Amino acid sequence: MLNKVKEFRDKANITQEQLAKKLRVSRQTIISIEAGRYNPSLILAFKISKVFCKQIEDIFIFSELEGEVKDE
Amino acid sequence: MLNKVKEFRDKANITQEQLAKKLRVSRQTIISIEAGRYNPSLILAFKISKVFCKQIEDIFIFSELEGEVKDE
DNA sequence: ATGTTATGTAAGGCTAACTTGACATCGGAA
DNA sequence: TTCCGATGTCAAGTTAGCCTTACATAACAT
Repeated sequence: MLNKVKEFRDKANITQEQLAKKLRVSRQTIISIEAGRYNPSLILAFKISKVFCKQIEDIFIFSELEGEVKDE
Repeated sequence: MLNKVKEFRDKANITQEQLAKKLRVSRQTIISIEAGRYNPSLILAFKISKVFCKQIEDIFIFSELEGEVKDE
């Protein structure tokens, strides 16, 4: 799952540490998410989208590759 | 985090097992999410929203209680 | 009465999503 | 040059989101 966290963080002109504080998570978590090492929990995704005043779908890009929905 | 999975599943008139199959998860996972025992991963939340043709925000209700964003 | 379908609970195991702490690098300011 | 702020890596630990298996119950049809 791709995400635009770093992009929006840069636009907001805040550091990883400042963002971590806002979200009440560790800086490591921000680094790992920005680097795409793992995906945030749904709750954290909500908080991130709130910080940047966006929809979750605007920040996190669900690729069709990572699990198609069975049509049946 | 509250969710409307059961509500939308009932509207779609499908069983837990059918939904599980579509999402490629176990029935237990559906039960636990509907019962609110835990939140889905972000990826699963995306898949669920896709099945019901909704936005994540339409199905999962982020309560202010579960972690406010620090304004500073 | 018996079987089937849908839902639910319980227990145990695995991995992903977090944490903390220690240390490395690189660019810009004093 | 030295220092400091911002970013990043590595390692080791905890917890939450999944899994499978097995069993319970209630509704409903045969």
